[in-house]
Formats: sequence, C-alpha cells, structure tokens
Amino acid sequence: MNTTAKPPRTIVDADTAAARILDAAETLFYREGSRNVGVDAVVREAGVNKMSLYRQFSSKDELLRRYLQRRDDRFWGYVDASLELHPHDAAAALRQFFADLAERAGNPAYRGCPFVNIAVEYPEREHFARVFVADNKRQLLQKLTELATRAGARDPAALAKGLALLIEGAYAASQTYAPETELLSALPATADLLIAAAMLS
Amino acid sequence: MNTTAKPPRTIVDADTAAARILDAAETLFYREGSRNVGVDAVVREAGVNKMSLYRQFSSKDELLRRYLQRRDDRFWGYVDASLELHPHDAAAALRQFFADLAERAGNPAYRGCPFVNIAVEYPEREHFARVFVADNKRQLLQKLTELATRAGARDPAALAKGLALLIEGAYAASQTYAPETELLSALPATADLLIAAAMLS
DNA sequence: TGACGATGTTACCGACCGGTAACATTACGT
DNA sequence: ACGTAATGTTACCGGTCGGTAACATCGTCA
Repeated sequence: MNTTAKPPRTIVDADTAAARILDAAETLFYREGSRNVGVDAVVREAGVNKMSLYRQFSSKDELLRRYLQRRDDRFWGYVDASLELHPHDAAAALRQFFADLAERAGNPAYRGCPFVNIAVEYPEREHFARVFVADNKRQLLQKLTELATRAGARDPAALAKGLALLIEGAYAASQTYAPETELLSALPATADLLIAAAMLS
Repeated sequence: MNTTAKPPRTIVDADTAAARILDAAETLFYREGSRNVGVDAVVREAGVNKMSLYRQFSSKDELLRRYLQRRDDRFWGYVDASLELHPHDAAAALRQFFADLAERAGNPAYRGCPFVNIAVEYPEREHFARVFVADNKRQLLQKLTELATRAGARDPAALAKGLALLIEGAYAASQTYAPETELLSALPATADLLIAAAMLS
C-alpha cells in the first residue's frame, strides 16, 4: 500500500508565491542566519517549489537584499512607534525607545539585531549586505543626534554616540549573556543616566 | 616540462602540527567565522596535511573547543593587562580597560568579539559553543561587579551591568558602524561618565 | 476545443563540506 | 641494517550547497 501518498499539487500565482517566500526567508534568515539557511529550506518553509523562487528572484543574494530591506522597514517602524508617543519631548522619546528596546530584546525568540548578525556573517566590509548595514547604522546615529539636539544636550553628537553604543550593546548582550544575568534590565536606567547627564548645564 | 613541481614533502612532529593547526584555526575562525571556514582551509593555512588534523583533533568541533579556550585565555590576558596598571584604584582600572578596549576595537583588523560572533553563528542556545560564551560573559560581569564594588559604587551591580552593555556595544559597533562614524571614540568618555555617576553619594 | 503561458515536479550539475581508508614515505630505536 | 611507528599523500565517501534544464500539468482565453 502507498503510505506516502503525494500531496495534491497546489498552485499559487507568482505574487503570493513571492510573498510567501519573503515571509519564509525573513523568518529563517533571522532565526538561523542567512548563510546557514539554504534555498531548499526557504522553499520548504514557504510551501512552494524551488523553481518558484528562482522565477521570482534572480538569486539567493537578491532574496537577501529583499530581506534586508524588509528588516530595515520593520526597524524604522519600531523607532517611529516609540518616538510618536512623545512628539514634543525629545528626551522622553529617547527614553521611550530604550524602554521598548529592552522589552523587545528580552523576548526569548529575539535573536539579536539582524544587521549585527549580517555583519558577523559576512567578513568583507565591502559586501553589499555589510554596506546596507552600515547605511542603516549611519541613519540611526543621525536620528539619535537629531533627537539629542532637540532634547537640548550640551554635546548632542557625544550623547548620540553613547546611546548608539548602548543600543548595540543591548543587541549583542541579548545573545551572549544568559537570560539569568538580566543584563537588559539595566538598559533603560543606564540610558536615562546618559541622557540626564548630557543635560546638565 | 614540469612547471608544477610538487613541493618537497616536509614532515613535522605531532606537537608542532597541532600548534600550527591551532594557530591557523585561531586566525581563520576569527577572521572568517568558524562556520564559514572549512577544515581544508585550516590545514592549507597551517601548511600541514588534513590527516594531521584528524590525528590530533577528533573533529572540527573539538578544534572549535580549543579555539574558544584560546580566545578565552587571550581575553583574560587583555583584562589583566589593563587592570594591573592600577592595582590599588579600581575606578582607574575600569577606565583603563575601556581605553584599551577602544584602542583594540579600533584596529582595522579587528573583527569584533569572538564570542559575540560565535553567538551569532550558532542559533541554538544549548550548543556547547554558546554555553562557553555565556560562561565567559558571566565571569566578565562578575569581574566588573567586583571592580565596581572596590571602586565604591553605590549600586555595584547596576554599574557593572551598564558597563557590560557598553562593552558589548563596542564589540558590535566596531563591525556594524562604518569607521568614519568614529563611534568608538565616544567609548572611554561614556564609560567614565557611568563610573563617575555611580560614585555620587 | 485547442493552444498558449504560467506553474509544479523531477532530476541533475559542479562545488564544497566533514571525515576516513589505504597506502607511500620517512625517522628512529635496536 | 632492519623493522616499526609516525607521518604524508591520494582518493574517496555521503551529504549539502546554489542553481538549472526538461518536462508534466494546470488555468485561461479565443
């Protein structure tokens, strides 16, 4: 008897196939690492055929590009969501961002900053994915500097850099330190301290 | 004519072969990532035969174990070198560590914290390499807490956690931010600020 | 109905991966 | 001088990688 009956041939149009593939890539690339995940795993997760991937995306590298863009969009969504809570108080907006970041990074499913992970995965600084990461971080530093200025910091650039270091630290620590150390619990207070110190005349 | 003459068969004893293999692994695993480097690349770099590797190390995983131990020793060497400069001034010792860290992380050949990189490379928290990393970080936090206590901080655990976040941030930022942003230049001053603020009565 | 374009399926390619067996060669103790 | 143990060399294993060709099947529209 045939216990391994073939699943019915399901047919999806190109657009939904591309969407499912991107969803699968976002999940797997983030959770396992883009270099650790093969295209076969992506199509399996997406429930589509391998040829459907290569008819929608020219290569795995292009899929990686689309993944990075999605992560970028998602990241700025997080930032905006935090900042919008305090549209007229830049210092409060900064504090809000760190509180929300500590919340996110404490989630057990959190796997660190996707851009930090990319930087680790690809050794060459000139790799297109690394360049994408550097752009994202540059924009983040610019946003932090702008907020520090609006908050009235004496040295906005210095405050922004200090906060940027803290942010990267939260990303990395979420993966390196065991959860029991509760390192992230110190994140909001430390950020508050830096912000407050930057305001003193 | 034979333009591709075989290199002479050089023969090295087991101990020096093992040492050369470990040196090669340390270089390559750190620079390219342990998962991105194959055993063939290691033996090529070491200038030994592949069988010499598998006669000295039971598997690539054991080579990874030895690599981690080497990196751990090297790391605590860095720490001790900084702290020994101020044996009777814990606050100064902490500041010294951050100054030295900023120096190291600013080197163009720097490829971030080897333990952070391991945490990115291996998704499962239970993987032996991840456990090793968590142990290293736990010991670092303990050392920081001890120093914060000796320095007279009001809340040593809080200061230690803040400094630990900054350290992880420096590691990650060295790879994610473009060198032009000079984010690391803000590291010593930010650490000094946290240390000073923790002393206020 | 029939034809055409889009999709699914299978099989395959060359390259690399970690790891090993079999054998050639060398160094060294007796 | 000879035998033995350690080392070097070659070839290979099964598995996975990114990517593709060939063909079967489907939906759609004339």
